[in-house]
Amino acid sequence: MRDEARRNYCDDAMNISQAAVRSGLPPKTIRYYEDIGLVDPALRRDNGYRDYGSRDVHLLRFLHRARNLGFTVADCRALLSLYTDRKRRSADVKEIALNRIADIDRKIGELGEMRTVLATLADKCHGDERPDCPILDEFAAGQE
Amino acid sequence: MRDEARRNYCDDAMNISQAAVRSGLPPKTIRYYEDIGLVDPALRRDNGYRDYGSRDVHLLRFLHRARNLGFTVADCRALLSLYTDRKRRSADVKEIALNRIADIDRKIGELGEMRTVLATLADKCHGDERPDCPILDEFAAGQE
DNA sequence: GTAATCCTTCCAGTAACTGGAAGGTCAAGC
DNA sequence: GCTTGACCTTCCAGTTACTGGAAGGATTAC
Repeated sequence: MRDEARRNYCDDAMNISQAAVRSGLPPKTIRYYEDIGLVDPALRRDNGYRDYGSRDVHLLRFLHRARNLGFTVADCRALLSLYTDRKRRSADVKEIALNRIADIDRKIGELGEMRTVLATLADKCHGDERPDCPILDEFAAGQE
Repeated sequence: MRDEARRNYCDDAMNISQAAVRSGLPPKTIRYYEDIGLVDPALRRDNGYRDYGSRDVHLLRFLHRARNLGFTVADCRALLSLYTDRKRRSADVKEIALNRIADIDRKIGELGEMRTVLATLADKCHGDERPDCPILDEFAAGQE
């Protein structure tokens, strides 16, 4: 029985770059997550290489997607603990998601306001060689 | 003629905490912006305190608004340099504004996608005491 | 055998602040 | 006049979430 078979006996064992490809996270980031304790330290082979199984990749992919959805690492920590907690309340997870949605709505609202201002100004600006510019005039004026 | 009157003779002179209140930026951030050369070094009173006038507050307020709306410090630098350049072409300013509008549209699009995913998941989640949770199920599933 | 490509650790740097220590200044109250 | 507390200054360190690079060992391909 080979060494890696002993460690991750039910499935494909792989080293960090394979886990990176499968999870979508760069190797550096995987090590970083281990460093900060976001994931448990990986098993090691005799040569010191980290050894990942599909369950590890599972979690890493989970993290990759959550981060892509704008959850902070702290959010991910909370989500993971709920994820691995067999007694978790789905209400707790929902609350985290709803908070994120509220954040997103606020940001979208702010961006929409800025867009309106900029679009209005850009529309009024003749955009030629002359220095007169309603955009900058607006920045200078209307302040308090 | 008083000292601060000599420096900011047309209007109210103020120290950094007043400028902070009026611009919305914390004093630390104002000093930081001075440090990195985003704004010119503030005038100093005889006691070494920074001395701000309403024109400075104008600029700081502008920075506050722009940063809040997702413009990077580098963006702000470009906008400010056009703002203070008497020979600028209004076309240059307009181009920056149009680029920012495109950025904003992209960001709004991304946030909208995130929101859709999260809202769908949160909606499906019953959010009660039971551990079943479509949000976590979704994170866990669809792998590979 | 050796070159390329992994892997490891550690140290530094990024953006854009933010907090804290150490010390000088100022305005108010007694 | 003196103290107290709230300012102000500078500088150094820490934050978030990585990312890059150097130094050195292991594996693989030819």
